[in-house]
Parts: sequence; C-alpha cells; structure tokens
Amino acid sequence: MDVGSSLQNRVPRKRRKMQRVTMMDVAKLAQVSPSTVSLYLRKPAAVSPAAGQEIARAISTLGYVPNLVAGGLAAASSKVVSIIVPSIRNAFFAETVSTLQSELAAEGLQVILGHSEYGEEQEEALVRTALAWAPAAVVLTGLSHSAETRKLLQASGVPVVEMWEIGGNPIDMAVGFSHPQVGASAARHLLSKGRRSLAFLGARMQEDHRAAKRANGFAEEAKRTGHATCEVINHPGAATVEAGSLLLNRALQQVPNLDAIACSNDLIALGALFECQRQGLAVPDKIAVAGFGDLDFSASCIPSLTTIRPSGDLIGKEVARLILAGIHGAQPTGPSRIIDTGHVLVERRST
Amino acid sequence: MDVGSSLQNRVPRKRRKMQRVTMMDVAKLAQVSPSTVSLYLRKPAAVSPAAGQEIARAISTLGYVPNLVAGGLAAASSKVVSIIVPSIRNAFFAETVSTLQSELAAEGLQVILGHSEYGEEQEEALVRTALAWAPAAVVLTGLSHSAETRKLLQASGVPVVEMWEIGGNPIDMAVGFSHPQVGASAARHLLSKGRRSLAFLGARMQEDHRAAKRANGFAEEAKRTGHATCEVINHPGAATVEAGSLLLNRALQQVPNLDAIACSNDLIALGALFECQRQGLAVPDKIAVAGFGDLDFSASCIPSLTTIRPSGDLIGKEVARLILAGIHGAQPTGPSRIIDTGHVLVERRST
DNA sequence: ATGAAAGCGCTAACAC
DNA sequence: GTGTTAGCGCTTTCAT
Repeated sequence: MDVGSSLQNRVPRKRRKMQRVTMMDVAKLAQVSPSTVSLYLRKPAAVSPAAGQEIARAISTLGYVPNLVAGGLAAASSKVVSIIVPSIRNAFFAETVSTLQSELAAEGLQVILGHSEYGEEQEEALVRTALAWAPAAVVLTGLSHSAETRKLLQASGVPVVEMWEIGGNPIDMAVGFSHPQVGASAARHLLSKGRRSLAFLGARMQEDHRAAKRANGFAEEAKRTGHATCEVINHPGAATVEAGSLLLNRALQQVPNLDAIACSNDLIALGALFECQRQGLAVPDKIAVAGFGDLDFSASCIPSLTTIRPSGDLIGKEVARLILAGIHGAQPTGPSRIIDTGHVLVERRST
Repeated sequence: MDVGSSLQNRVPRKRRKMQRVTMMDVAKLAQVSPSTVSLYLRKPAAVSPAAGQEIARAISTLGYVPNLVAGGLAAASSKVVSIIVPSIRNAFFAETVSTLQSELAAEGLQVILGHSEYGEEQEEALVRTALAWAPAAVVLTGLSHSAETRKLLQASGVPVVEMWEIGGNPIDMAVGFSHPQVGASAARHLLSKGRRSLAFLGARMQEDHRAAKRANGFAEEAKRTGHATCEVINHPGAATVEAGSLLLNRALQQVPNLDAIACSNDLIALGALFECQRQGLAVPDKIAVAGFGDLDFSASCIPSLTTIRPSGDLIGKEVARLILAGIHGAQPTGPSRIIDTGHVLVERRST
C-alpha cells in the first residue's frame, strides 16, 4: 500500500484547489499505467478483464470523474456542440434544441447554448466564443449571417450545420425547409377556400428573415394566382398573442373586406382568434385564420387552428444525425449535405 | 529574425490538424513572449501600450481565437456554467435559461445545457458529465435530487445553485419560491370569491414534485380554512392544453357542483377554459379558473386568466448574480445564500 | 513591464 | 494488452 506516500508529492506548497482525483490516482490504485485507464475509459473491451475490474473498482472507490477539459485539449477537439438560436423562448427553437440535446447527449456530446436575439453582430460574437471551445460542430439558425461569421466558420474547419432554413447556399450543411414555400402553401390554401382579400400578419420581420420570407412567399403566390389582394403587416416587437390582437385590428383597418389572414406564428394567430371573438367576427365564416408552427394549443383552441407544421423535432433529429455521421467518419458530400424536412399544412376549423 | 526556424519544430512528422493559430504565433508576430500575450488578454492595462498595440495587431492579422479548453485546463476551472432543467420545452425554464444565458454571456461565461426530463437518474448522469467540465458553477432545478447527486456535487466543491424552489435545505445556494405557498395563495383567492367546491388540475405530478407541492398547498389551505371540498386530479402526461381539456372533464365528473379550479400550469388552464367554452360553462360565473405561470397568452385569452406569476426572469437574474458574486470572490454566507423571489397573484377575469 | 519555466489532466503514437 | 513518451495551448508563479 504505497498509495499514501505517492499521493503526497501531489500536494504543492502553493495553490491548493481541492485536489481533484485524477486518472493517475486511479491508475495507482488499480496498479496499472494511466494510459491503460484512459484506454479502458474509451474502449473497455481493449483491456484485459482483470485490469478492467481493478480499474472499475478504483474509479468507484475514488469517485473519479474524468476531466473533459483536459481530454478535449489532448484530443484537440472537445465533445461539445455549440448551438446558436435567436431565442430559446421561442417554442420552435426550444423544441429543436431539446431534441438535439437529447440525441447528442446519448453520444456523449454536450450542448453549449447561445442566443443571438436575431442580431448578426451578436451571432458573430457567439460564433467566436463557440469556436474557442474547439467544438465538434457548430449549429446555427438560418442562412443569413455576417460575412465575418461565415469567414470565421469556414476558416475553422469545424463542421457547421445551419438549420430551420434551406434555399440559399449553406456554409457547410443545412437542415430545414423553404420559407417562401410555406408562405405559398398558406396562400394557396386560403385562395382555395375562395378568399380574396388577404393579409399576412408577422412580427419582428425586420430582423426575422425567415418570417419575412414566409410573408413574401405568401404575397407573391397571392398576386401570382390572380385577382386577390394581399397586405403584409408587421409588428416590430416579438411574436406574441398580444401582438396578434394588435395586428388583426390593423389588418381590419387597412384591408377592405378582409376575409382571410395568415400569421407568421401560431401565437399571433391565437391572438387574432381571440380578437375576432371579442369583436364578434365569426371564424372561419367571416375571416379565415391560418397560422404557422402547430404549437401546443393549436389543435385545441376554438376554433381549432389551421396551421403549417414545420417539425422542429425532425430538424433536431436530422441535425444530430449529420453531426454524428461527421464525427463517426462518414463525410457525406453533395446533396446529402442539405436536407429538406418539408412542411405540412394541417387543415382545421379556422379555415 | 529567428522566427522561421523555431516555427519548424512545431510541425511534427505525424498528425497535422489544420494548425490552429495559437498564442505562440501571436507572440512571435508581436515580438513578445507568450506570457505577455496571455497577460494582455486578461488585463490589457498591465502591459505597455506599445506592446499592447503590437499584440492587438498580431491578433487581428492572424485571426487568433483563444482556446478556452486549454485555458480552462491551465486555470483549473473552465468558464462554463452547467444548467440542468427538466425540459427546455417548458416555457418557465426556457425563460429562466434564456435570461441566465444572457447574463452569464455578458461576463464571458458559457452555458452548457442538460435536460433531466424529470428523472433523478438522468439528472445524476447529467451532473456527472457537468462536473467533468470543471464548471464555474452548476445550476439545478428544484431541491429533490438523488443522494448520489448531492454527494457528487458536495464533493466537487463547485458552487451549486438550485432554482425554482425553496423551502427545503439546498446543497449550496437556492433561488426560487415556495410551491406550497403558491398553492395556498390560489386556494385563498378562490375561497375569497365564495367558491367551495374546488379541484386542482395538475399534470405529471408523479414526477414533477414542485407541481405536486402546489397541489398539496392548495388542498391543505382549502381544508384548513373550513367548509370547502377539494379534489386533486393528475394527468400522467405532460402539461398541455389538451391535458387541460381532459382534466376539466374528469373534474366535472368527480366533483359535484364544481365551482372553481386551480391548475398547475397556464397551459392546462387554457385547455380548461376552451373546454368550458365548448360545454357552455360560463367562466367565471359557473366555474372560476386560476392558472400558474402567467404565460404569454394568459392576459389576452377569453376570459383573461387569473394566474400566479413566478417570475422566471427574476430567478434567472438572481441565479446569475449569485454565480457571478462567487466568481468575483465575494462568498456570501448565511441567509443570503437562499433567495426568495416570491410569487404574485394576478387577478383577471377568469375568477 | 516582461519572460522563462513548470505544469493543468488527459490522449495518442509507438514500442514492448 | 500495457507502458512510455510527448505533447495539446494556455495560465501562473517567480525572476528579472
């Protein structure tokens, strides 16, 4: 039992930081070399059963927890995936991040989270710190980024996945769907119901480029298909139920004989629904309402809400798949680096 | 200029990993030693203006990004805060995490996220990996954890903040409010409106201990104050609008003359509201409805929802404050390590 | 104010 | 299968 003595020279005369248990301590207790412990930790099958037993015992008696920081430094790539979304308060991104986190955690990857708040400079700063972690991958939202952000990412050589949007050219990989097409789908649906005086209600579209693209797709399809009128109305603040009420009122003022609205978000649609109820406007008889997102309440509100489901879950899964494939060696090239998760129009009572 | 020759021995004959720009490269370009660069990065004022200029120039021409992994290893504590919540899909936690992330990012700290999905074993695993990052702090949700989790955390010496609950004894620090008191507030409010046949509608209370405590507090207050009846009804699945509809129907069956309900979550309350509307039960005349959370829609739904606001934002701010105070040296002791953020009952039309 | 030197705890060749 | 040997890129005394 020479453990005690050898432990002593681990105590320097100066700094004393609670002396974390290291791999070396485990190695000593188990009577093997540190590299064997390291090997055991990464591929248990590669060490002899006997040594494995000893190591396992040592680990548990010492309560050893591997230091991933040191591991990341030595391996020159940390087990971290950095995810940058505009806001985690947004149910869409919360869903994707949640799924992504679970999928990646199952493979031993950690998620580092950042919020850009829809700002490109903020995003750039986040990307900079993200790269400082030598991450296994970085995940960004959308395809619009500052030139510097793209440069940083490209120069880093780190796998990059842009999510929630396709249709431009990605830095590296992309998983998502086309926002103009979502807008067009909504327009076609409303038009097919015989509606002709349309409005698109959106929030924060000066910053949220994806919402703006949905609005454009909607307006263009409305115009293209013929004799419908279409107004796009923006609320500069966040997409909330409250904003939905305000927007509906503005639409009512600006669009004569308004008979249908599409919203950039189900929260806005819900607010519009409430406002219609308050004003005694029958939905869908007088005004048809379509949303986007298929949120929690959309199936159960009154009337139930026709909406477009983007599948944040699926996006999360596909992003995870791409990242894990990259880590496990398979480097997909060509079209498999862009995945279209599509969108589904869910017709309910509100139209 | 002997820079060239010394650069050569950085290129080993074997692995070649895209040769990241290091602090040493910066030092060479700026004609100073690496430690001066390091110093400059941490306290720019401590190096001479001349050297500072050179270093800054070198950094920007090389596009140097410091490696935080290496820094964390050398400094024996990484600039990471690990946050573990039951689910980020839950608007409560999304709000707190969002605030926390912003506050910490402003001080150069990264947030690592984990989801326990309300499972203690899952939480334990997450805590284990969290500690593997030698984090500056770890943030947990609630006060219920496995014994092993507590032990791990205590042994690690890392600052721990438990949030969204107080009233037990925390591992280290706690920021939140008392859930039984929230339940009691709801009960008192309903009682004060003359209601006597009460029900508490909750979801996932077998796992969500905090919701269960709100239910208990509600039931006890109802009984304590006298001649009211109270039934607690649980939906095993997640707290959704859909669940709210189901729960209201069960309450209607189980409680004769039901005249008021309190819900463990505004989503459930919203579902109940919709179901009342569907069944033609006037709210609040026939049934009063109170929620918890003050979510986005609560002020604008019909009728607007009386609810209890827990202030996830404030919790996030206070947690950040505690963590930053710890890092900056000030070690608060005693009662200042437990912060009660309280709760506010927001009375609206539904009661 | 600046630099030299000694690690932080681990991984990954490579030899045995 | 196991141990030896070098680092990974940075921080931090301690001298100068």
